[in-house]
Amino acid sequence: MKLSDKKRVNILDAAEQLFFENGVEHTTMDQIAKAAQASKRTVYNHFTTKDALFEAIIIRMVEHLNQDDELRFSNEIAIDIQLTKIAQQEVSLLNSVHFLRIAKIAFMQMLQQPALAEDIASNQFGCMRYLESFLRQGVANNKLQIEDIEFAAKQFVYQLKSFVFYPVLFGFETPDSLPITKIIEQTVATFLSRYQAE
Amino acid sequence: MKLSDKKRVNILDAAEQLFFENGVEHTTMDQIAKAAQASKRTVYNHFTTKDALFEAIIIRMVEHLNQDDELRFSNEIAIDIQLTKIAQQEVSLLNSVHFLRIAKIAFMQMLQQPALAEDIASNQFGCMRYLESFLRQGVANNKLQIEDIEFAAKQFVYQLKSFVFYPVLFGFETPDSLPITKIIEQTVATFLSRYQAE
DNA sequence: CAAGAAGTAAACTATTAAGTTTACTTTTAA
DNA sequence: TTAAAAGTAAACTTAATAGTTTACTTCTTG
Repeated sequence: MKLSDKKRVNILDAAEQLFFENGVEHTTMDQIAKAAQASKRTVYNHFTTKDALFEAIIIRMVEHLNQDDELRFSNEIAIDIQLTKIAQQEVSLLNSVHFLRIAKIAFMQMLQQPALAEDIASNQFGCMRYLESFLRQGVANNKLQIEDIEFAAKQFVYQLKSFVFYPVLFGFETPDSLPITKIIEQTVATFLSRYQAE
Repeated sequence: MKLSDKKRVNILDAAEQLFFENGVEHTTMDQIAKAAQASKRTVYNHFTTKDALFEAIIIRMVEHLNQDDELRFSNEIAIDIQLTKIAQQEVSLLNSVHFLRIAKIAFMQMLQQPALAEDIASNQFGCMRYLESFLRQGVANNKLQIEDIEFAAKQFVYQLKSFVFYPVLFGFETPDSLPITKIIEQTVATFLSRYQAE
């Protein structure tokens, strides 16, 4: 790997860490240069402005988000098992260091500049990419009884987010402190008591 | 009302508006003075630092939050009616301009300085003040069947927040664009299908 | 109504941080 | 192996903005 590429990675790593810890506004380009073991001029050779650096970080983070495989509905496996599996994957995404970092950095900027919001919100992450079609198949196969599939999908994901994501994002909880198993169990149970076909 | 008091109010109003629109960091004391029709010196006579002004705004906002009356469990009224009433009050709090403003301003700071978080999080707002004891009475009166009351209360409130609060806070939705009635209906229905006593 | 409390505009200071320049050294690739 | 691409440290410019000072005016209250 060329020195130039190494420096680039160092700069991105250092900036990601510092932006996450202190916020974009409270991180100086001098700090980034120092933490990256690069000169300030090198930082500016790679990224013409602080904004460009911020953008590059968000892009890299989104790329690095390991999107778990889409789970396909199966008529052979009990619906609660399948929903539990989806919930587990979702929670592991929501609680990953990577996702929390993107979220914190992005939300900070978003709250100040709503223009950024749409950009980030339009991306579909995690199980929301496929949950609606999963549920549709559950209904088609008489395992579920749902009138408004879009709404039901939101209920499911929002319930997980409310318990495992926002409290950590805002610093009220740490990922370790959460009763993950119980949260998943109860989310699935609540969802099914409402939507399981008789 | 004395001129001095008027100026104080003007300054708080102007700062609240500007902090909300642009964030605390992107609001200058000169802007605040101008918007408040006061001299900068007057601003500093009332509030010794920008931080002190910020704090005063948060305190005033919290005071102004009209906390609806605590709803007491009644064995005479159907449980779904009672939960709907609670949900309605909660949604009107979560969607009030006042609450959204506090939330946006406070969360912005919170995401940057987790120390602030505890302070704000420790306050119990809305129906969370009494929902657990409400549910406990529902259980005692055989209207509800709940094992973990604390958890169930969170499920109820989180579901409302997920639909009516976070999307507005982050700018994905406006309060008017939400199908409030449906959200309340469905939240209550889901909660009861899980927890209503047979 | 007079003293002092509080208001005003505007210039000033000090600090912070983004981005540039300079003079020089190290990597890299034809 | 050598030219150019990229690195370096450190001093510099520029702009923004928190907070102060000054010289003066207007409220307010005993």
